[in-house]
Amino acid sequence: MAAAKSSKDGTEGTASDTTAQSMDETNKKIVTLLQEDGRRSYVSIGKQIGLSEAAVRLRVQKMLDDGIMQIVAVTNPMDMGFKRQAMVGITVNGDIEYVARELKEIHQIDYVIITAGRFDILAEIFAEDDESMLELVNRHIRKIDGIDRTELFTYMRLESQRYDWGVR
Amino acid sequence: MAAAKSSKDGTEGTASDTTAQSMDETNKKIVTLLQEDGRRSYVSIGKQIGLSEAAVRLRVQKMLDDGIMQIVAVTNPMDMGFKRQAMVGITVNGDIEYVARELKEIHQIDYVIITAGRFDILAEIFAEDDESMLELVNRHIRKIDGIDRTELFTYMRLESQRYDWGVR
DNA sequence: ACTGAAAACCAAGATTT
DNA sequence: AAATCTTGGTTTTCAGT
Repeated sequence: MAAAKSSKDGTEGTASDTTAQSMDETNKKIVTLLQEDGRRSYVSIGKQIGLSEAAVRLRVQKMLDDGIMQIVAVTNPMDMGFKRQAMVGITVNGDIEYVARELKEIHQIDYVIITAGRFDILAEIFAEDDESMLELVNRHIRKIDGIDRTELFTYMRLESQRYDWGVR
Repeated sequence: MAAAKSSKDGTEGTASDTTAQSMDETNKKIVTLLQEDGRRSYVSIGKQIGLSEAAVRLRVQKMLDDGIMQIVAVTNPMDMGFKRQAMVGITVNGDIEYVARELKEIHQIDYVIITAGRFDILAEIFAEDDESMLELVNRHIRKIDGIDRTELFTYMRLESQRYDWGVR
């Protein structure tokens, strides 16, 4: 999941945080265009939305600095040699935030969310093969203090992944 | 989830697909650098890995064309005005692939995976507010033919989202 | 808005496999 | 022979004033 996050390495505010003020209509348009092509030139963006190159550049720079937007390369983990992926549903009997922080430190976890519902936490994990996935779950994740139960949802097929929500 | 996918709009192969041949060590290095900064210049990448600017540019272009990599802007949905996000666990009594295809068409769903485990499908959804999320789940998702049950995991906090797996 | 500097682009030609 | 890389020259974009 997680097509969607901004801050480089975690610790997002709660759902009730104030939404970023700087997200006016112009910035949304810019983001939209960069969602299609992250390397699109400032000139061409400016032309499209009727703004000077410099104005676009400053806005983009500010959004990057503020951590509101990132421009990154994304690939299919499969293509990068990670043959297994899964979602782990976790129930906690101790401190949820502590567990979440610990999970965040594990390299093979790219996505951690605290949820309401049957699970306290959902985490997306990936591994080279079954063996390494088992080790990850059994030796690392389940060793974290305060974890009650884990439930694994192995990915069989990633059917769709979209970065352009709000666009289409 | 889903920090990770390549093809622009879905339909990925199964987990057993052959992994992309063109992903040699050089390309991996390039991807790694672009995962940190998607607008990094070809010159600087080339310098880093000992290749000419043109060579890097051609490789990047090829990876983009082949759909192995995308360079995109990513933002926190919260900043874009979507105050609610959730994972939906879905069990199907009919054709799983059909349901997955239908889900893929819904704009407010950015991520659909077919899984093994208690749920047949996991989908990440987002909405402006509670009302629109309720409508999405109740009027759209649950109306799809073949869906048995749905279970909602509302996001309380996105703890971490990483795009640089394989790096650190 | 202007300008020098940097980056991207393109077309051959060279090199590798 | 096909694919990949380099080089040199040109155009476009960038970044700072």
